[in-house]
Amino acid sequence: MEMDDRKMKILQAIIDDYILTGVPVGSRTISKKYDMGLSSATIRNEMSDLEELGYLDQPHVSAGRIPSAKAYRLYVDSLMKTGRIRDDSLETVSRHFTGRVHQMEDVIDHAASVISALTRYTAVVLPPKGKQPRMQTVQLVPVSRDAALVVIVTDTGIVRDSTIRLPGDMDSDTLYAISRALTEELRGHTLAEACEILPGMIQRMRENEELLQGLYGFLNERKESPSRPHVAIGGTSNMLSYPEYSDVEKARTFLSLMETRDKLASIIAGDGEMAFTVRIGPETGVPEMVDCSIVTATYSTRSGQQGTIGVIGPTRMQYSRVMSILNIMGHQLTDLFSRGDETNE
Amino acid sequence: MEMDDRKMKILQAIIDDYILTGVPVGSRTISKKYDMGLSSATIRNEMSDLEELGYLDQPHVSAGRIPSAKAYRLYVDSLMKTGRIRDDSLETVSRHFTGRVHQMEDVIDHAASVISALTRYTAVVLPPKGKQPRMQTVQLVPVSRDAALVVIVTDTGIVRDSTIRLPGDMDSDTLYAISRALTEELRGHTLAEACEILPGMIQRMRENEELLQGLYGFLNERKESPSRPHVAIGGTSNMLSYPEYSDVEKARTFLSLMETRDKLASIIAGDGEMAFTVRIGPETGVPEMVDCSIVTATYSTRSGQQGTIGVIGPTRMQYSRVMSILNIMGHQLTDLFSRGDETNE
DNA sequence: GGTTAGCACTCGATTCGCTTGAGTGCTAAC
DNA sequence: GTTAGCACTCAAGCGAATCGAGTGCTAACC
Repeated sequence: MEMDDRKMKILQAIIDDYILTGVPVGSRTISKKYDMGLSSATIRNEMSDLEELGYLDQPHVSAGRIPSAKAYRLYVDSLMKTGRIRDDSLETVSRHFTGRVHQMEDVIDHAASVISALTRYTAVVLPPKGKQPRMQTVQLVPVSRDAALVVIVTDTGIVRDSTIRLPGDMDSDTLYAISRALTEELRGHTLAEACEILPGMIQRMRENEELLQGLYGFLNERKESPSRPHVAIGGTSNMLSYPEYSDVEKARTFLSLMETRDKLASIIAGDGEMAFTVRIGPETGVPEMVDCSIVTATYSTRSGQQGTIGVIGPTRMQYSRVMSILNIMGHQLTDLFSRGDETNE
Repeated sequence: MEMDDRKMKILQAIIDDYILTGVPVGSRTISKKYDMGLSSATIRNEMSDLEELGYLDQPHVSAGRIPSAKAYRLYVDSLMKTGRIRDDSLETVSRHFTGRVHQMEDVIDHAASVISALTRYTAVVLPPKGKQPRMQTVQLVPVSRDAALVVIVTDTGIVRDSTIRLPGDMDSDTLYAISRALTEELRGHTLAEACEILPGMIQRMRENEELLQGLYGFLNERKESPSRPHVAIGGTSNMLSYPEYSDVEKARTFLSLMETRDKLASIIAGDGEMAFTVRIGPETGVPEMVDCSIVTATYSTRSGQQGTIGVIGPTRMQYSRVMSILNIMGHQLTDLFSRGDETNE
């Protein structure tokens, strides 16, 4: 036995209905609400076939059927109608992002809350992540008598600044001179490379050994990951509106997962290159999320870094809606980040 | 009728028990578990009195009594035994903060998660907030051909940096010269004052008008609040472990509240000066939190800024435990921030 | 007078059985 | 191949019965 056109149509109707209502759908519902010109009995036979094929599950014998992960997969792959999103939603998105220039963190926080508000699911936004950034400018800014701020500008943005200790009294001109020398020497290199170059400089500039040592330590500490990325999350509470999470225990494990941002980031980030990803239930690879689906899209900045936006919702998700929202938002962010220069973090 | 010593002891036992179990406590429980040398009948009489005095509520006639907000107030004010916290918890706290230097945001994120892990409630940490910071150094760091990073160091830390557009090609020496002039002129002034001084400078330095205009816009935008403070939250999912929140709808409103960080910050921040605050139920002034309590403590940095750490939990909270944890954590943070120079953010 | 044993009473929670109704699977007729 | 019809299943909803924790009151006791 295999899929034919009619089975397809019936399956689609079942999925549509289930996504809408969240309750198992029966044969009568399909034959009445979606006029197929078939009686419930016929639908019943087809549903029985669809179950055998693995597209439908039956919670118990006298309930309707619910779509399986396999069904959703088929749905997003081929039979989903990619609905045009209503204009007002779209307007909301762009209205929120035109206007004044933003900080990176504000932008992604905001993006997360807009996405979650529009989709009514949980949204996650990861900041742009580049390859090894290359240094462009190094500057030491005096903060107090004995401390200076290290500001490193790279081609992908600034490395999170932090203070280092200054050996003795050093006026701002001296610091500037050292900054120039450092910039000269380190420009175009990655942080890791800088860590190899610095010892040589320390040899040559004995008089500033202490300062440079401090800088070396600073670089060494963050050469691996320029800074722990700021993960923006929005609408975690939305999940509680869905009957799937009326079980408190389930809700709790979900929320705990949302709290461990590192783990969350790695789940969302996925394998990377795909512009659009839909992972359904078990496909997420996360045991806690067997009845969740994750949809992600990417955006990029002028300097070619890629960021990820994602939505987490129940497997019974309004995939087409979510995908079009993510699509719009992805473009919006890409626009925003290529327009201005807000690649700093 | 008024409170006597015995009533006090009974009330304390009731509160202790209720905090522990979360179920209404009956007279028999008290007379058996807490050996008062009194029969349940006597306790019953006393409980009846306590109810009349407004310290106890009775959910329904055949259930035990639960402490009222008034009772908790009395409890934290006078009859709570400030338990020594177990050593391992304390160790956990300090272990997490010794070691390498941290970024401000990392520290407060971390503090929130440690507090929530120790208390099993929801923790909120607000970054240090000073009065009007005074500028110390202004420096423009070239980022690209047509953009520069503005770094403003104030007596309380750095103002969140951001880029402004550069008019034409400007080399780093020119930028440095301008930076020096700006520093000269603006040192010691608040951001708001700077906004009044700048127009004059623009008059005098016509050749850099465009750049200075950009800077002016930059300052103007953040003179009110140097930057939207980063609020760290931990353990929101902990709340779901308490029967108080087994009602999904309740949980949802609580979580939504936790998501609006601005509102949350203003709730936690409170009136400010008190080193220790305990607000019980209605005292929080937030309708959504009538059955929550908020305990806050403060910490301070070397430059005298004050930050707030807080715990939100059910009114039936382990107040003494929470207070001692906040106390320790407050000291820990104060130590950390006065030891190093991590007043930048 | 304070304390306590005893008892009737209340009322939420639990259990049990019954009914209802949505939905299925099968069969026989079209 | 489609459909009407029917027996069957089973979760959910409902109400009565039961249970038990806990109270308030009274009368006896120290």
